[in-house]
Amino acid sequence: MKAPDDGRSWNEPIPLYEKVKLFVVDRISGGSLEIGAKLPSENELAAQLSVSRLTVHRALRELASEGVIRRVHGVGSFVAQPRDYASIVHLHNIADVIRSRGAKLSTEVVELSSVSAGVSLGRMFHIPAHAPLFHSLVVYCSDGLPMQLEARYILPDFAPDYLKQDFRTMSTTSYLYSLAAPTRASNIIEAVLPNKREAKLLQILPPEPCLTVTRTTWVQRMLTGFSVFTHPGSRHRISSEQEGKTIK
Amino acid sequence: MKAPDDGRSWNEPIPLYEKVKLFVVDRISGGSLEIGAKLPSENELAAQLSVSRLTVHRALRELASEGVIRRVHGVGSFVAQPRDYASIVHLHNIADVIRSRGAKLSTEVVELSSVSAGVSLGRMFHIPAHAPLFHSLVVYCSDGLPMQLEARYILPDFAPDYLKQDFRTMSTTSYLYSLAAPTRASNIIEAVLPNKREAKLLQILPPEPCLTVTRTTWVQRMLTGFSVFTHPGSRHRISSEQEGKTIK
DNA sequence: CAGTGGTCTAGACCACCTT
DNA sequence: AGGTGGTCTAGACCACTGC
Repeated sequence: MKAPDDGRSWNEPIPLYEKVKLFVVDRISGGSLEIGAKLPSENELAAQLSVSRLTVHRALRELASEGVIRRVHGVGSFVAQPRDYASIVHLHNIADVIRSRGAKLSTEVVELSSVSAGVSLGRMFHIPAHAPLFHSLVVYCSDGLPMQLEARYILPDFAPDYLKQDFRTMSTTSYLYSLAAPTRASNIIEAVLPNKREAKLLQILPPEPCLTVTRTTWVQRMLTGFSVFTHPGSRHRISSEQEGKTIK
Repeated sequence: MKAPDDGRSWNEPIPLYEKVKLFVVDRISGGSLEIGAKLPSENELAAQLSVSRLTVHRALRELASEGVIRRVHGVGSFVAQPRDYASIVHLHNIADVIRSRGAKLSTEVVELSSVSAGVSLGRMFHIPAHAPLFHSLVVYCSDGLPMQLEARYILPDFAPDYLKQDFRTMSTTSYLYSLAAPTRASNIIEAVLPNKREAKLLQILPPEPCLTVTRTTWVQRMLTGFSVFTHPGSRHRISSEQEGKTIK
């Protein structure tokens, strides 16, 4: 099959079912498949892309579990309504979320520097406490309103040129993904009260709670990044969808 | 293959890959597979259960994405460390989470009654505003400390005997699942400040933020339940794990 | 009924280790 | 080298829908 180029910069082969997913997602974001439109059947897609039906099935099953499409047994697959809220699987890529809603994205890089790891981060990254870590602090605004305060700690070995980037033009997320997509990620979601500095950067009044996502990412066995995303509770929610017989 | 009985009370056939998952999960929770222990290989499991390798593969792939096991290419599959926090896929079943940590579960049924749907809930459930809905308000405590305030609105047609149950002995979740497992669920996670009543029921001081999960469940096309789970921010977190090449 | 998605098999090739 | 998981195919049967 002819696969759309997904822009990934490394050289790993992309599995066929991933290409099928990209094929469908491209047609949705490209507009040739409207919201609610019926997708070609599994058999049609398989024939069209010269791929086995099981491969198409896996691709569509995963898209359904991600909430991109909706499948009805005996009927067909349909393009789902886009999410009102950040999906759990995209919760770290706020820039895309803001843009996809048609809002104006603005970015303020508050800090971008090298810091000492310290004891706890050092232990986490398996480096000495005095070893350097790259640190960034960025605020993302939607139509001028702060939506996310993003604090990142990045392993210098993984992104040696991190401090030289201009994160106003390319988000930290996009840059890090252009180096290598994580192979594992862990997220912890909490409700917290912001401290004064956070409240100021997010332009909220102190009694307002915040939703934080603490995200740790690995590439293979290497812990590459540790990030904390802080969102104003009044402006940001996280959604997750489950479908299928497997719901627990 | 011989499948463990999963206690479901309805008559739907359980897919083979689900039985394989149950087979593995049973052996983990039963103790015959310790944390970190190596699972039989896909081929061994397939032979042992008289099932094709692909079926085993799908079962193990889903268990890995749920964080139950950890797979290493070229090496094998291993029982994962249990979660410190409620997993996103289990976030509505707090009773199981509390018990699985070895804490003492206590339950207080604050309300259990029939109420008028009202305009917004009526529209959501596709019933008239004056039609009845069953409502419950339950507090779940871990070692005496409130961990979740659970407000539920249930479609009477789906659970006609809901008001007759004793939810101190069987959790609302378990009871509803015994009627039918949902085929679709939607969750929205937010950080909010509790009102006075919520703060009192959860035994927290008002400036403490709460994590709420608003969950809507469907069985086939029928919206069967709308629930709001409120957790003290200081006592409860939600985690999610992602693994594989698909991480976005 | 025809078409759809849901599941399952047997067999195959490959890339990746040494929890 | 051998075993592991990751992927893919061709073909099959089934249950569900009439969007």
